[in-house]
Amino acid sequence: MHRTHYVGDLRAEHAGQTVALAGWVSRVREFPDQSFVILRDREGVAQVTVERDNPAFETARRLRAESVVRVEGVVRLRGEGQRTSAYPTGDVEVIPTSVTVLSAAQTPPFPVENAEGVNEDLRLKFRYLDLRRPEMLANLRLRSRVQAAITAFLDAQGFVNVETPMLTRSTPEGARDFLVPSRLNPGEFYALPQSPQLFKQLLMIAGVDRYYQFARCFRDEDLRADRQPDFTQLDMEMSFVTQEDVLDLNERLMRHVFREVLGEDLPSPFPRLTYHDAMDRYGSDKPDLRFEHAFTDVTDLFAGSEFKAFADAVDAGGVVKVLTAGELTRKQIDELERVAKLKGARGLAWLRREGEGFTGGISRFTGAQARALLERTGVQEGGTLLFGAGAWRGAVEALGAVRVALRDLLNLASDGPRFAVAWVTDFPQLDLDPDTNTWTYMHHPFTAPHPDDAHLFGTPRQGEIRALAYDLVLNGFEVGGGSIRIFEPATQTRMFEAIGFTEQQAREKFGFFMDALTYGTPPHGGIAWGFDRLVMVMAGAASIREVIAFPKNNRGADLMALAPSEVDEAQLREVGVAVAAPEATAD
RNA sequence: GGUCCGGUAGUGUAGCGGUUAGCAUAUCUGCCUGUCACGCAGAAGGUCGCGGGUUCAAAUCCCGUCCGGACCGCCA
Repeated sequence: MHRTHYVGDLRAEHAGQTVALAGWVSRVREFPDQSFVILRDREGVAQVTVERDNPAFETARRLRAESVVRVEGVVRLRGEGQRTSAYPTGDVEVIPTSVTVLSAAQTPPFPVENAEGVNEDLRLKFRYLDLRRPEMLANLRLRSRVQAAITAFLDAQGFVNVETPMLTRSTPEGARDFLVPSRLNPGEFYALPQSPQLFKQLLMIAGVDRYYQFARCFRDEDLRADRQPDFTQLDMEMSFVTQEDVLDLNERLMRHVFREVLGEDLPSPFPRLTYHDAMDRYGSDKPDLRFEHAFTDVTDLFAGSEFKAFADAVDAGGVVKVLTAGELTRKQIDELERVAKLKGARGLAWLRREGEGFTGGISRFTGAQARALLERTGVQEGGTLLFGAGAWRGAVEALGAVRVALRDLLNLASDGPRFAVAWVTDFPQLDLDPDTNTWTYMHHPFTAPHPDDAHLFGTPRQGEIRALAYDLVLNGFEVGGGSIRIFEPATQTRMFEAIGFTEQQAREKFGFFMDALTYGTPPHGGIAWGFDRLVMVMAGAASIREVIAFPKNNRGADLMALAPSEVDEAQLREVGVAVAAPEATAD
């Protein structure tokens, strides 16, 4: 046996015991009459003390950081004044009878235990060293515990874990597919699943009743701090349920997970917002509710007002919204304006409260509204009003981006609760693409419309149809999204028609699924959690990469394994693929 | 596809037109009676991402390019 104890588990109670330890050398402190070797494993660190007369003395003093060693010896209580509370094993030390180097390490490319501030590409290239850091290991273990808590809860609730294929036909979540050529069927391709959407619905048709899976999903889109090309969803689906049933079960699951893993109590029930209210008040369908800063509507104040830009916006049926902030520097306002413009706003109008009036920004034009603005916003002396004006969606989205930027600028979230969870409900069924002026689905094409609104399909008012769709929002991240599904073939057909799919196109893409609906389909619905994102928020990490063992960078490259890579010509021939544009050769 | 920020010893950083390219840490050597991020002394370590341009002179200014990060578009 290599070892009897984890290094980090040694305590005063082990004093006098003979132990065998194995781990990595953290550091060696060398003195004329003894050397202190700090040994590390996944549970922590402990000190091995080697006196000059110890046969292992010479071996110990030659140890290098990150080498793997095995130590046999006796645990000894440290003398008075030699104990430390700097680490949990600080009351004891191990006096070795033997020290064996199992694997010598080169000098690591970055300081393994203090990689704070090391370039992330270097950490990713040597990910196995990066993962030796206690913080990274803690993230992996957190993730594992979240997964275990979910599994235990869903298993107890009668959910059946079913795996679905990785090589499949693409199911439309609207993203680009990763394609896999088929050697046995030249010229044909599998797609990696963007989600197991159709499969889980088919499992309901099959009578599984309650399904879940930690599903690997693949989407070939540009990446962000909270997006990877391959990622993990907690995917689940339930039969004979209403939206309330799904929300209730997921609330209980989420509360269970936070209680079990973090000891945090989430509210019961979760706050709820409709899509419209979330957008109207916070300018986002995934508002960060750790802080308030909701918008104030001042549309009525600016109808026919002196300030032309706002008056015109109101005339055109738009809105004027105000975000009330504290005192801001000109530089901060400029930064916020940059954010607003990024989201398509023409600018960011602002006012600073001074006494019973306003200065700066657009104050020359707002004399008539000053009193009402003061009353409605309650802005403090020196505080700032930030305006969003124009067509509703564009105006609130721009101001919503400003709200988030303000959070980051002033650290607004740090005063609030550690976790703010909420449901966003009543999403629109359909969304008008302004570029092509065509309708598309907001969630996905299998989402059931609200029964009260379904009659609007095919009418000019079909944009008003509410979907039985819901998102789970945590600290401004969408950590889950789902819906009650269409289970009637006729409704499915109307939905396809509404988004411009002909019968033929629908059959071609989803024929097997539309057939399945005709063989006895239970009403059903479900949800998928963005599992990596959830763990990221729980870990307090700034990037999803911090909670994924071997992540890709924001170009989709694995810097350690060097994927993606070119492949042999022979491999391409075998799968019947020719590369159209071999790399642009240097001139 | 676009915008912004960054790239200087192994690592982290300073320098922003003339420096022997500085500092910290890691590495190596020596010293040090119990340290705990030990300390002290010394040594070695740099194609200043790459290419081009401006200039008497470029790490520094300009252009291009590569790489990394954040964001917009895109993506639930």
